[in-house]
Amino acid sequence: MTHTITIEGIHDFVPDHIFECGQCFRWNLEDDCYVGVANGYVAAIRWNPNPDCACQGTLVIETTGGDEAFWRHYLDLDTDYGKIKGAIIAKEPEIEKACDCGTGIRILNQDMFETLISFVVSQNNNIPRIKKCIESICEHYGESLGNVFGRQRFAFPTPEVLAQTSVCELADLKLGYRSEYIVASAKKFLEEGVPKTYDEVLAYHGIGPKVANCIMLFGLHKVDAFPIDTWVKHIMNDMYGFDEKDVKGMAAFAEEKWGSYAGYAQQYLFDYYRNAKFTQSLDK
DNA sequence: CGGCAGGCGGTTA
DNA sequence: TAACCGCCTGCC
Repeated sequence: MTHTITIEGIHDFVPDHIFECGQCFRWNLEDDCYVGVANGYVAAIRWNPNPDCACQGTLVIETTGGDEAFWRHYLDLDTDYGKIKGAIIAKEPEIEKACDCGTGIRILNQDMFETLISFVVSQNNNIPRIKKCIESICEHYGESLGNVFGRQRFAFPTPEVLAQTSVCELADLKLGYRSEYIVASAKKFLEEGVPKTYDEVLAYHGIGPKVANCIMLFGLHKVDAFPIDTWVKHIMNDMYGFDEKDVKGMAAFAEEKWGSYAGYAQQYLFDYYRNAKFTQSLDK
C-alpha cells in the first residue's frame, strides 16, 4: 500500500515551517507527522532532526506513490536555502530575524491547477476555513484514494470534473460567492491550458493581484513574486514604515531589495509576523 | 451587533 | 486611479 523513502543529510528543513507558512492547505499534523495529498499521492512526512540542530536531519516519507525524485522536487530539496537566506539578509539586514524564525521554510512545487483554485478559495477568508472548503471540494469531486493512515483520502479534482460542476453545487459547499469564480476558472483552465505569466493568471475572473502573485509563487514557483496581503501590509508597516495603503511602494521595495528572491523574503516575513502575533496573543 | 479573515469586481468621482 | 462598497461564511 505504501512505501518508504528515506533521505538523509537535509539542511534548512522544518516541517512546521513548511506546512504552516500558508503556501499549502492539504497538509495537517496527524500524531507525530504531517500527512497530506500531493499529485494524487497520500504521504506521511516524518522528520528526524539531528541532536545538535533541529533544522538538519533525516526525512522519512511514507507514501502511496511517487519516487524519490518526485518528492525531492515537491519539497524543493535541491535548492540551497542557506544561500538564499544569506543573499536576502545581505541585501536587507532587518530581515535576518525573520529568516532565523522561519529557518526551515521551503517553497513547495505544488500542482498548478490545485494551487490556482485553492488561492481563489483563499480570498477574503481564513486558513481553517480555506482548509475546510478545499477538503470539501476534494471529498465531493476528487478521486477516492482509499483508506490511508486511518482515514479516507481524496485527490484534488481535475479541471475536467470541476468545470462540469455548477455554481449552485459549489455554493452548497459553503464556498459563497467564490463558487462562480471556481467554475469559471476551471472552464478557462481546461480550454486554454496552464497560464504561464502573471497577466494570464490575472485575467481569470475572481483573481486579483494578491491571488495572482500567490499562484505565480506557489503554483509556478516564480520565486520573484511578492504577494502582498493584509499580513504583509502590517509587517511592511511595522518593519519599514510603509503606509498600509502603499502597495505599489511595497512591491517596488521588494523588487529593489530582493529582486529574483522576493518570494522567499515574503515567506520569511509572513511566517515571522504570524508567529509573532501568535506569541503576543499567548502573552496576553 | 459590527468587525474582520491571506480580496475581488464593480461603481463612482 | 483612487476610494468605496457589497459580498458567502464563520468567529469573535
